[in-house]
Amino acid sequence: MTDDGLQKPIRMTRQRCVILDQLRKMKCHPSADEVYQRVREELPRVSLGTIYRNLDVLCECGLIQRLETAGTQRRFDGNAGEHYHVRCIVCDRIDDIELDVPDEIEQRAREAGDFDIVGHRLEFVGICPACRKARSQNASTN
Amino acid sequence: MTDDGLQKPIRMTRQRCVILDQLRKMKCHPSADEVYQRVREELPRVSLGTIYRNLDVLCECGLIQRLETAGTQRRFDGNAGEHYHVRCIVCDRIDDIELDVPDEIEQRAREAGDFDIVGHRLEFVGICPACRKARSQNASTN
DNA sequence: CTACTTGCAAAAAATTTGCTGCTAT
DNA sequence: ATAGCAGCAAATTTTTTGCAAGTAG
Repeated sequence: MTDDGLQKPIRMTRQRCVILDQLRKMKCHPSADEVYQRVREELPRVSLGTIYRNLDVLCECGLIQRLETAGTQRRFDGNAGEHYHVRCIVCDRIDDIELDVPDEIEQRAREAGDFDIVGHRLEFVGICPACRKARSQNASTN
Repeated sequence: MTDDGLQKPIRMTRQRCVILDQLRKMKCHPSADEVYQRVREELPRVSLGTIYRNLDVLCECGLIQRLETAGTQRRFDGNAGEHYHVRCIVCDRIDDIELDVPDEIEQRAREAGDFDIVGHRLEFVGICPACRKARSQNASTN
């Protein structure tokens, strides 16, 4: 039998604590390397390998989330709760967004395909306030 | 002014044709390397660099799409039209799914945040028929 | 013609891994 | 005590790039 849902306890090492802490503190959605830079300030001797390994572990036990990103780098999210994201198409900044989507949508997906649907991921794309401003200034100078 | 929406014409080279063709033929959502393998059957001398460059070009002019994937590899979609995806959490296969989502959802995102929302991306996660079967066989032997 | 594209090979970027000594439980 | 973890460094994997020669329009 597979052990879906049962997460085996993980050892809370200093490194894991700091990684988790930093990730939760960062409101952005950092790459492994950005996490590394932060953690290094507290633990100068951590290795990038440790960061990667632990980000994986933390994802697996559900304490953090891996983001789906189009770029070549993975990004992580310290907020493990269910929520959605908005991505700025100009600067690639990603914000959280609070929104309720009826579960009915998964029901419809069930009917539309032949998968056993267990969840969904929704991301909005748009232009963030900063880029909007830059853009309108740009337009007026044209 | 930015030239959003205006796509400059691209040269239709043999390579681009074949890449586009193969991508459209493949119903799965292949990585650059998988595209490379396919294209190689027709054009044994193409280079992987060419594949990457052209997948980028084709994305930019809107003929194909880049998928958002959590893995370490990018994936591409020969279907440039608006549609959604279902991803199998077991084997990572990605299928298209036909589903209408009311535009109202973007309106709600507009209200919930401060971005200018221009679109959204919705992905379902679930278990594909093949993996479901494998899994139930597995369960019965336990 | 000539600006854009290709193949090739080398570089860069991102992630993973083997190993030996350390540490949380 | 000991299974699991860290640090380090080297290897892999994935993507990008410089350049000289080829080609579509």
